[in-house]
Amino acid sequence: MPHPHDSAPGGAGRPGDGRQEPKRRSPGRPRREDRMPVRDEILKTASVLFMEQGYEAVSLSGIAERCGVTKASVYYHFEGKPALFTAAVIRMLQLAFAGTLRVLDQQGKSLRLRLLEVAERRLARIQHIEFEALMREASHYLDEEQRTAIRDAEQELHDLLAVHFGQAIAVGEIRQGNPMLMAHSYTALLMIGNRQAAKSISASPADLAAQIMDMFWTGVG
Amino acid sequence: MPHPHDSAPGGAGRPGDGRQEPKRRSPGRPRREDRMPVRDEILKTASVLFMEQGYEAVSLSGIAERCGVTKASVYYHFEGKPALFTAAVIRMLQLAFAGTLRVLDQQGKSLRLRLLEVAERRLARIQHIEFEALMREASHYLDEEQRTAIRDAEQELHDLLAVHFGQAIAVGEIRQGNPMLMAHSYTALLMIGNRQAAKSISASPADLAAQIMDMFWTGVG
Amino acid sequence: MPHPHDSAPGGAGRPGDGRQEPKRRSPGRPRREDRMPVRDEILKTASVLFMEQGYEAVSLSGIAERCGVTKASVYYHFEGKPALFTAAVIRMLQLAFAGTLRVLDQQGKSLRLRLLEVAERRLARIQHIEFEALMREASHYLDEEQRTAIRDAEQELHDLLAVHFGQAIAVGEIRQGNPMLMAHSYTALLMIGNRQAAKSISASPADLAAQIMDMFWTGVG
Amino acid sequence: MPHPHDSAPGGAGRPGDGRQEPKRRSPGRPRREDRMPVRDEILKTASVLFMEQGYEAVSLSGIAERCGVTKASVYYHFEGKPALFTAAVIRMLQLAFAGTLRVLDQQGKSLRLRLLEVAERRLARIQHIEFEALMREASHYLDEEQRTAIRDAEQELHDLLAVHFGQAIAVGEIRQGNPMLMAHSYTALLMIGNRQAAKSISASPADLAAQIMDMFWTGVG
DNA sequence: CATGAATGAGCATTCATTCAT
DNA sequence: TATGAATGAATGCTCATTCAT
Repeated sequence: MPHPHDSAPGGAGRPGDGRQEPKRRSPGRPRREDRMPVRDEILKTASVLFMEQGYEAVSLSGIAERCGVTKASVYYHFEGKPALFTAAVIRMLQLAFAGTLRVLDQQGKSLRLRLLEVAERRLARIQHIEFEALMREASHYLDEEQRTAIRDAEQELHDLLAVHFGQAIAVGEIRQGNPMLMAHSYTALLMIGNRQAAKSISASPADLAAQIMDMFWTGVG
Repeated sequence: MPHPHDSAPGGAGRPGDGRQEPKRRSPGRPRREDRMPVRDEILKTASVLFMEQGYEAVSLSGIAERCGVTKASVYYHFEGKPALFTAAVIRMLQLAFAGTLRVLDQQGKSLRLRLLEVAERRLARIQHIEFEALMREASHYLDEEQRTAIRDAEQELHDLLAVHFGQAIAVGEIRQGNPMLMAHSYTALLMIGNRQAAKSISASPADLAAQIMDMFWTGVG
Repeated sequence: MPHPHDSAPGGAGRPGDGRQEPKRRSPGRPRREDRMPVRDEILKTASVLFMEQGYEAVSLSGIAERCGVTKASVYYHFEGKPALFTAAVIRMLQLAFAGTLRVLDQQGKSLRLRLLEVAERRLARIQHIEFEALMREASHYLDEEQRTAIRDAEQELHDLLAVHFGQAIAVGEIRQGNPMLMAHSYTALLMIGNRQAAKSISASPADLAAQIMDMFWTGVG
Repeated sequence: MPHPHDSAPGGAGRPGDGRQEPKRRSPGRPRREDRMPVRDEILKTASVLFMEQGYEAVSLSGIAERCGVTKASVYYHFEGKPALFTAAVIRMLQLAFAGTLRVLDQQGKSLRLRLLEVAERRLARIQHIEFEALMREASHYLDEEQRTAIRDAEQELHDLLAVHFGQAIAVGEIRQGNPMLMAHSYTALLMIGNRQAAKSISASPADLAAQIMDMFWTGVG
């Protein structure tokens, strides 16, 4: 039985590979409708649900139903719930990585402006569950390999930010300090956008992004 | 109705406990060993577990087992899982409120020093799951009353912080700005302490607290 | 411990003992409120609930709550659910017996008129669950003694009817036939009053009683 | 939704069955022994149990056990207890309808003889619980759709009888009267067969049927 | 590739019952 | 008398997982 389980996402953090909602249709015959390869649809649906509701609250039948396939199909494509979760979260992180990279790599823009743009994009889509909370809940069910695969993918995101903070320090654009702490401070502050109270603080996500960036840049002192 | 279901954790903060080794009991009321009020022990255990693992991942049998009682006993004291969750989370928030209040109300200390002390205390005990994530997961199961009860308890904590930020602004101790945003920024930054990566940033929680306060006070600019 | 459990209602069918909603208050001091002796209140409440909902569907806590006492109190007065059920059903049957007796014993009225009056009274109060269905559900939980106690009490009701049918046959008021079958036919026809469809057959209970008596008296032929 | 939940018992009346001795199975689809469609077996078993014991007294594990499957299998085939109950009762009513129809539609036989045959058939198999009692108990758990589905199926049975009574009135075979009341009177009288006391009234079911038909036809007057 | 049918383990909840006070 | 606090057993239901087809 040729089971295509990528039982562990192997070289996880290969970033910058382009998003996947292609709807690319073969010129010849679109027979199989245009449904994007089932595996990808499952992955995408799973990403959304896991981010929205956490690990336990999402059932495989729920995912299957939303994709119009059966639970057994999900099992054909993924080894089990932990494996699917792992793949889904990593997919999400890679997408976020790619998006962040694109913005941060823009030339001729100050770091502050670029960070503001990243903030605006993230706050625009409700990002739901805090990553650390998600991992704490799920980690019971994941094996070591899966845990590190996810951790690595997430680390890369913070590494990316840290690199840019490091460069900004080098050219004197920001003050001296630990670039990794800056990266975590930045993403921690963005979490405010998930809070219900955020709505009472500022009207639009864009406005909130501006205020948060202000806090991040100048502090309270 | 002579049932003690009341989801208000009454006089919380009972210190000096010591876990009991589980020992099967026969039905009927046991001969009142040393064991302190069971209800409180359940509440305390539930608080810890819910904070560590989220809503769904915690089972009532798990809680009961840890307390050395049966599931049915838990149901005697609490109306159900949602009610227990509500009581447990509120207990936690009230404890946090009381502790924070005690520190912030100290006279003759600068706001910055007092905030640092709060930060040190919070980072000392792993505080586990981010509040917003917890609520998002649980809110499906809670009724409106329960949701608002929790939200209110949490709001009080931020209100407390905001009041002190407001006062500090009034006396020129910190810059102008939205006190509530400051409060949320402060607690958001403290969440870094929950992250695994925090360990690679700084050796001790106290050190981390200092670094975070630095970020909070002066920003990166 | 002087436990007053009449674990089996002994001489069950002692009929004609007068109903019990006395509200009799001692002239001296009404201290204990006027609540009729708790045991009786439990019994009365249980009767109603068992008749309305059957055996399993009624919980002892439900009964206790309605009486404003605790479950444990119910256990003080009755040995357990089966015993309470037995007592409650027998009480009901005795009441029905007494009422039926009073009507049937009227002098100078034709049997038909007296039966009509019985029918009207029974159809007036929704009589709820069919007796045989109730017994079938409950009999799993009752011991032999309880079962026969109930059966006997019910038998007495049919005996009473049969006696009157026998007398009517003797004096030529009705045709020859098996009086006991007549009794069962009569009560079986009254069951139509419990059916939802009864409402579409006739407007008032009194009208239905008349139509049923007509069927009973003349048949369809 | 590829799940076969549909609470309509499709082509009922599958004859020739033979109970299977329970034998634990390993997960996955078993190798299609002789065993006839499981869904039907569940339905049949459920019908019997519900009729015998009522709604609450029957547990899904009980049903599963008798069918040699697990509770989870029952849930695969039926949405839940209410749905299974609905399907089972409707199945029963449809069977009864078909049987009754077959007898009543015979040509060249007097109504009385045909009704007698129906009575004999029904009294032959213990029919257990009175329908109205069953519904009263269960209706708490059923939704509106389920309730009306059952009510409709039952109504059809009485409609069938009423039609024949109507025709008999038209040709002067029986006296004038409300055909629907006649139908209900007829089925109410048949309920005597369920009573324990029935045994003391007549030796055989056939004899009882005859006596009841006599009552129904000529009344007591 | 895909699925229909099944399982076993676990969970929230309810209930009758018990007993020290 | 009455009750507060506890238990054990059962129930309805869900879910991840398996496997023959």
